[in-house]
Amino acid sequence: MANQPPLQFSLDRSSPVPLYYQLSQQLEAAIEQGGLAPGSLLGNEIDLAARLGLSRPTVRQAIQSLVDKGLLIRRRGVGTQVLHSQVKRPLELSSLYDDLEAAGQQPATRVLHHGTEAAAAGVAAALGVPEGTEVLRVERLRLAHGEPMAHLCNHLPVGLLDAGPARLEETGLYRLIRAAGITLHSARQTIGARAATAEEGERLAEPEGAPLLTMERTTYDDTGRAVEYGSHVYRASRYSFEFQLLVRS
Amino acid sequence: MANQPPLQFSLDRSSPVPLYYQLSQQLEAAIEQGGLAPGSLLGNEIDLAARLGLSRPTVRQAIQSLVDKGLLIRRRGVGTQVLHSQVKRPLELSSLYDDLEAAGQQPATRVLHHGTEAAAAGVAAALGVPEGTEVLRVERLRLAHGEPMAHLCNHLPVGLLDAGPARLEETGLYRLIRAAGITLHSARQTIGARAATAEEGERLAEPEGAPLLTMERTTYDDTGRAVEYGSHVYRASRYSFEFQLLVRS
DNA sequence: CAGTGGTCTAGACCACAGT
DNA sequence: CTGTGGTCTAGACCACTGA
Repeated sequence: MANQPPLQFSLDRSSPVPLYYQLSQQLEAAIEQGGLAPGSLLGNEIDLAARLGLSRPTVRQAIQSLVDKGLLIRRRGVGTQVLHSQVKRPLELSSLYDDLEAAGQQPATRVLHHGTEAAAAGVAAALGVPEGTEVLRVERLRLAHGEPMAHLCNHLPVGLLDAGPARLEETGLYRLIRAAGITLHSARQTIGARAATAEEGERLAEPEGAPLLTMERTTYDDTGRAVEYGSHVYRASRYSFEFQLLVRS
Repeated sequence: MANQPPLQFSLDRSSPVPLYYQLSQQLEAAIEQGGLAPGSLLGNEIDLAARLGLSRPTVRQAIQSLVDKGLLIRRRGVGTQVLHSQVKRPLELSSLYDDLEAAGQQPATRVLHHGTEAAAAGVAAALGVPEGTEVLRVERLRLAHGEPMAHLCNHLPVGLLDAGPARLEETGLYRLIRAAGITLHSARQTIGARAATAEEGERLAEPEGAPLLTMERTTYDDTGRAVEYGSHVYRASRYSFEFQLLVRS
């Protein structure tokens, strides 16, 4: 576990970007590009702060953010080590559209329904509104390479989105919600599986009884208000959920 | 958004428990028990620090830990607010055994296989060892109320666990791994679905072709070493994955 | 404008790991 | 024992929000 040759960091004090953030970004880049070998020690915080002309708390803040990301691990009496990294994404509030686009799958959307209706009991409970409240229901078929991938049914409070069906065919729902100035905060998800009904099979080009992945999700904004309730069905033969998670310590 | 009546906090400076942690625990308790109403402001950090006889950074550290948990939200120029809370668990590295036990489902385990063997290609890749390395394979059937719930196949490096089949029938694998002094750090998971084969149906008391939930997971310890690769199959009629997640900001 | 959180400093002492 | 990260202090200035 030898130490590394001292790396070069460039800090711009005139930049509006916080110093700790500049440092954490450069550290992260050094780790990902192999400039800092897995298992190697980072060098103690005091020296690092002195070398960079920063105070120790600022350096600690930079390091801590990478510890929270799972890239580094601190041990008292030992030092800060680069983790042998299998790390990728810590599980995001993913958008199927973005996932497919990132995978080069050429996503497309067909809007099957777009209109308001009175919320049924289950939807009302999920959105935290009284039963019978007017809500927007959107049903979409998501395709990749022209093949159906999933059937997406979403309920939203009315007035949240001013986008019509046309916008929904161009991009993902989450992008539209964010574009409406809403800050997403958290979500509650349930993932399960069931056999396809005849109608579902028809829509997704699967035989009746084929296994389907299901996801129900309620998303909340930073005021704690529910902004979306989704009930999605994926072809199990074409899709699975993949994610990384960190152990709470 | 009126302010709250000032709450009482008791800090013990002679305790080995850090002050920021004592404060964050008491804040969290106050939030969960309704002493701090959702949407209410917490009061500014300077005053809070003065009232508690703490420095501002210490108070900030306490507040920040709750922000990271999703319980609070800070807005510059506004203040720190209690989030309208639907929050529960932020998604843990869950153990099926613990989940069932917490739900009062009386979990039981039947060990179907327990022995070492040469790692096949897929297993070797997941564990990051050369193909053909000796690894421990454990196959278990998990039951709840005497009904089969899941079939669990796990591969581990030899020597990691000294527990025999008897211990594996008493508790979950993760508890045994932790009891062996290993600090779990992260995991990579894939959740999918497929139709049951005849053999799987037999084991899980489902008809052939019934939908099954599948999970593959590789777990890493805090040195980045893979400690376990699991390939699990759950009865979709009896089980689903439920979790909360926070949006990366 | 006043008030808030966001960032930063330059120290201090303590707890724990490894020698 | 020495060296590390863990905690804590008492200030400072800035950026943003809302009146």
